[in-house]
Amino acid sequence: MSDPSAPRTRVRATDSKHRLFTASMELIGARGHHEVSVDEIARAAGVSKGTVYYNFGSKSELIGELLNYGAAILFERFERAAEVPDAADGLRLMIADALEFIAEYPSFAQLWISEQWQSDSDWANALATLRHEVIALVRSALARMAADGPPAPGSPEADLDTLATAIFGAALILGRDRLVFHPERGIESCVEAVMAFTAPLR
Amino acid sequence: MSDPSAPRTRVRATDSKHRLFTASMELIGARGHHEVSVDEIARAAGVSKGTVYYNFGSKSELIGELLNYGAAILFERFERAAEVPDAADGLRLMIADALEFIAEYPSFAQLWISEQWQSDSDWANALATLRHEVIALVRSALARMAADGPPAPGSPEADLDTLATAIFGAALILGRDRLVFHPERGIESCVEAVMAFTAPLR
DNA sequence: TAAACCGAACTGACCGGTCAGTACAAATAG
DNA sequence: CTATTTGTACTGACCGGTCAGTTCGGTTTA
Repeated sequence: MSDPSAPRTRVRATDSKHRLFTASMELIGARGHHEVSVDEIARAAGVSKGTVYYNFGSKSELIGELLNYGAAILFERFERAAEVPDAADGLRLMIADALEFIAEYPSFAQLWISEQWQSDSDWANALATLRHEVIALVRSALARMAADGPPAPGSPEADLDTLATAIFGAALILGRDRLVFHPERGIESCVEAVMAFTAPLR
Repeated sequence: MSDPSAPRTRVRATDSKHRLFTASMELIGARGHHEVSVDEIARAAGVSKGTVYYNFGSKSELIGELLNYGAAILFERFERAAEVPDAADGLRLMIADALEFIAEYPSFAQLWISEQWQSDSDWANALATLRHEVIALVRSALARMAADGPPAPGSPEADLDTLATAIFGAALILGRDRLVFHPERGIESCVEAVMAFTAPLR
């Protein structure tokens, strides 16, 4: 990390944190956090191990901040979708956003999938909140669609919460699955498949 | 599993293997395989550590066989569903079977979820096959439904493979999610929610 | 009798976390 | 203007613990 020809330009205050984020994303996304050591992350980030513990208190905290970082980005994107007047269009946009996000930050999705339902994960609380907020967003879109849609669906409709969870699960899995097993699959067809869930409401 | 060229010996001594399966299921389902040591599994099964290595070559192999064991049970149940004449009813039964199976073997589901999309997992091949077969089953049910259903769905229908994957993901996640976050949620309402995906085909 | 199992000690590698020390820029004092 | 101090970012050797897997003499069971 010593630059011999060091120009007088700013020594780049601290991008160590960002470099560590990027490196962690890459490694953890591909192999899972258990299979990646702190030494390895540090090496990949071009930083010493001590720097990891200087910037983050622990490996767990590093991953926790990675999670916050990703969640913030995701919700920022969802905000646009929430403003769309038509509920169905809004939901469609939200799903597309989610799929794009997953493609862009695969390790976030992987971490989410593997830790979300592990009851005593280090990040159980953070993930439970994340899950809750995403599902609430989907459910409110569904509620709006139901209000706009058929007057009273005679069929004993699955309750909206369950339906919202199903959509959440389908999008999450489909988003990750296409990256691993069907790279040729377009986001469009995935969005359509997930939207099929809303058919009873239209 | 057991050596085929050893028929003369009674295969069923004290079924340590079965006890180890059960114990592993329990522990790994709750905490993840990385967080559970072999010593712990042996202790929980009331068996010595040596027995683990006598019956299985390694921890990884133990889990691999656990996966086979679970997959065999799952497919055995699916077989009944495949015989139902009406495609929609068959699929509905299949989903219900899956949800029950997940409730009964939560660790199988957890392991599946966390390892399926981890590209270099020890069990990547086994899981990829499992995934493929389940999705193929769902797709064939969907194909039958599409054939029985509306003459020609004018809308640019999401292709059946993608739809089948969405259903697979929704059922897997919903099945696991209800155990962790909504124990009060009945299997029935989950089945209905997943079946909502098939609405465009009916 | 031979396969299955016990139990307990042991090995060796790996890994998270620590810590004394370095580098260096900005602030402060003389 | 020079000398000293302070604070921040970072280094990398090292430590303690954990855990998969091994070994082996003795014991049970079909």
